[in-house]
This record gives sequence, structure tokens and C-alpha cells, in this order.
Amino acid sequence: MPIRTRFAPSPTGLLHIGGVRTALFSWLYARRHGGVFILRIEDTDRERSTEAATQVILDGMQWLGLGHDEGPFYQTRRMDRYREVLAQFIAAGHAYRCYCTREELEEMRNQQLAVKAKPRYDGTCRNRKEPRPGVDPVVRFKNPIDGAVVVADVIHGNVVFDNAELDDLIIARSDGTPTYNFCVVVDDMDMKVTHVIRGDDHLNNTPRQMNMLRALGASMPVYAHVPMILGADGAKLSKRHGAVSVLQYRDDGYLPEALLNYLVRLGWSHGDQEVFSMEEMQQLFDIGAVNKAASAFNPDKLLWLNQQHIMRAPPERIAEYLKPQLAALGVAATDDRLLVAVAKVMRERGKTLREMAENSLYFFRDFASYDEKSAKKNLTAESVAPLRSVRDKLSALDEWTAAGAHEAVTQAATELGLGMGKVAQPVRVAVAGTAVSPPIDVTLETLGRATTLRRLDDALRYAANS
RNA sequence: GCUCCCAUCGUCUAGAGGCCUAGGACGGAGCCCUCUCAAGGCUUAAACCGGGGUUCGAAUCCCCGUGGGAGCGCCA
Repeated sequence: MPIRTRFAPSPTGLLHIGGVRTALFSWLYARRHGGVFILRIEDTDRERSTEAATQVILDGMQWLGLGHDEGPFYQTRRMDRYREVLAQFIAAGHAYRCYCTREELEEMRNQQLAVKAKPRYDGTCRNRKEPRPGVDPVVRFKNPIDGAVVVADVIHGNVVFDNAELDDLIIARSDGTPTYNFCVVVDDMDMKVTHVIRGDDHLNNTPRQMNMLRALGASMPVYAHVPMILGADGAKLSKRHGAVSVLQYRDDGYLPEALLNYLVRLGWSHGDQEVFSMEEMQQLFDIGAVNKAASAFNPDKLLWLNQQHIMRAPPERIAEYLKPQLAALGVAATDDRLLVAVAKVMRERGKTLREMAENSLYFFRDFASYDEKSAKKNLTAESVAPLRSVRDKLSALDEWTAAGAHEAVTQAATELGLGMGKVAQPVRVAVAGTAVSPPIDVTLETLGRATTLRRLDDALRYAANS
């Protein structure tokens, strides 16, 4: 039987890295075993579900490259099916209508809490024959009273729940709409999901779902409850940490494979390997080897991994990602050759694509002014001679290459009896506007002859007047 | 309160009874390379939550504490 996994987010909040990781695990598991990955949007909460959140899920999954084989399915479009199973349940005696009012339920809960008991429904309507006038009933699942349910979880091992701890949960509201735990069961059965991989906050729901599955005569899926992701401070993930939309990472200049690599290493490892390509993840990931404990989100490591992936990616691809980053900074970069050249020289000089773009601006347009500190130190009366010497040698170059530029700078230094720093730094500030850039020879090569000479002339005038 | 889950450096993890003087990675510190910034290389500080057992031997198995988390909704 083919492996079938699913990612089933609810669009009541923005998709964040916690959700992305469970999606990744499900996707990886399906890919590893040649299975099917299903995307299902659990939007039965009409009040809180939003169109925007749904869009973030769709866009986010696409950006990350976590493509689904089936779906997306929307639970709101499957209402007829849920009602059908509901009727079937009631007819078979697996579920019953409950006429207890919210007020009565509230009272029951308070009394139980008062004697320090676990709040649960007492089953009053289990054997009720007649409807209660004036009350729209909910539907409850008739959970077994005795015995136990064993959740065979591939991450946690066997987890045992006594049925006595479980009460008759509501599976349809008084307006007739089905609730989450019921929809999940029907969907997982209908979609023939073989492996349910989800956050371990669902572990407590699992025995109820298994009881319903059993009542339906469906086969049990394999469960894998993955631990949650905590914020960097060890507290529950919130907006302050990484609980922002996953698309924020795209906008901030992260590579999708870097984010995924970071996430896959949270709770899982393969020897001492830290950097994984998407192919390696698909080959090596093993859901059964995932840790049981929650792990904290570490932004520094994500940054490091991002740079590792940036350095490994083809410059052409980095160039593509650089375009929107530059555009966001007001630079319309159209020269693909230049873009690729910049990607090549800048890729080990930025932890994010955004940072790389910010530090590459002088390649694409003239800077408005020199960095004050850099100019004060390097564009002085003393630097006129080296600047002039380099300028003259460069302009005499037949071919504009890094090697030629290197010659020009070293020769100027030798002739003037100066150290490399005394020559390269003024040139660097002259052409880049700051004291930081890639090696001076490749910087000049990338900038091109015309731009380099023009900026050197500007700098010469500036230095002479300082 | 009840039920369930979890517990190795600051963080992510390796470790499935002797290979552990507890390994790797991020971050930190120092050094090297060097025209700046990086990248890279080397060195270094840093952990088995506590207590009982089991065993010739426990980070690893069991129990009890402690601490953290989740669930107990006509939310998902």
C-alpha cells in the first residue's frame, strides 16, 4: 500500500515555522517512500478562518517547494460528506443527540472543577429517548466506557489512554456543522492517509480519533507526533520569536532550502552533518529518528545555514533572488551578467540575500556620498599619489581583468614604496564608497572600466580638496 | 486539579550498558590567513536536572522527586 501523508493547517493564523516543520516532515516522509503528499485546509472555523491566511499557506508551500500531490482540499467544501457520516453514526448508535444547554454544561464543569476533578461530559443524554423542546441539540460521539486505547506512535512509542478518561465529545454543533476532531477522522479515512504526522499538541486527541476510526471500521493510520518548536528564549513560540508568516523569511532574504535545512535539524540529525541539500534530506530523513523533546529556535544558526546554502547555490540562482531584494532597495537591476558577477563575489559576504543586496548597491548605481569615516581615513592628500598611479595603470590596460587590476595595484604599491593597504584601501573607498568590499581586483573587474575610472577621478578631486 | 508528553554544553544535537577523559555544529574567546570585509583553518571555555535502585559496570534500563510542555471548548 502506498504511503500517504498530509499537511492539514487551519487558516486561523499565519503559517509559521512550526507548521512548516510538520509540513516538511510529512512531505519528506512521502517523498522518501515514493508516497503521496496531501494538502488539506482545515477551515471549519468560519469565524476565525481568513482568506489571507489561506493564501499564506499556499504561497508559503510553493515558495518552499513543498509541492502537494493531491489537494488542496477544503473542509468547508466537504460538509455534505460529514453530514452523511454523522447520520450514519447516529443510525448505528455510535453517536447521539445531546440536549444539554450551554448553561448546564457550564454548571457541570464548575462543579467538577470545584472538587478538583477533570471537567468532562457526564453522558446525561446517552440514553435520552425524546427531544427536548426549544433546544437545538449537538451530536456527541459515544466513546467506549471501559478499556484502553494504545496509540502506537513512531516517535513516542506506545502511549496508553484509559477510555474512562475520555468523555463523549461533540462532533456536530447545534447548528449542524461538524467539529474538528470529527472532520479529521472522516478526511483521514476518505483520503486514505496512512501516516498522520502532526504536532504533539494533538497527542491527547488521538485516542478519541482512534475510537471514531474504529467505529467507522477504518484502518488505523500510523501516528507520529512531532515535538513543538519553542522561541529562542525557550518559551512558547509567539509573534516575538518566529511565529511570523513564513513568507517573512522569504522577504528577509532566506533561501527556502536553508530554512528547511534548519527546520529538519530541529529534532533530527544524521551523524555530524549540518548542511543538507533538498536531495539529501529526501534520501536521509527518517521520521522514526525524530527526537521527543521540544527544541528552541536559534536565529543565529539559521543565519549561518542560510549563508552556507547561499555559498553552495549556483550564482545564477542567487542573482535571481537578488533582483527583488535590490528592487526593494530602489534599484532596478537589469544586467544579468552583472547580477551573476556580483552574486559570485558577494555570496560569502552576506548571511541573507537582503544583506547581500544592501552591500552590493555600489555595483549597480553610483553612491551619493562616501562613508564619512572611510573617506576621512583613506581619501586624503596622502592618497592622491596612489590613486593617481593606479588610475594611470588601469587606463593603460588592454584587457579589463582581475589579474590586470591586481597588477596595477601591486605595481603602484611597489613603485611608491607603500604597503598594499595604503593603495588598495583608497581605491576601495573611491570605487565602493566604503572601506568594505570584495578583494580590490575582483571589485574593479566587476565594476568595469568606465565606472572604475570615473569614480577614481571623482575620488582624486575629493582627496585633493581634503 | 486530572490525564498525557518531555528532560545531554547558552542553543541544535551524537550517544540505543562498557568504544565517554561525553563527540559534532551554531554562538563566545584566542590564533592563523590577509588590501578591507568575509569565507576558510587551528585552538579553547562550556552539558549528562536531583535522588534512589538494577548491574561487575549507567548519560544510556527501572522507580520517585523536581522542572517544563500539552490537553481537559458547540477552537483547530
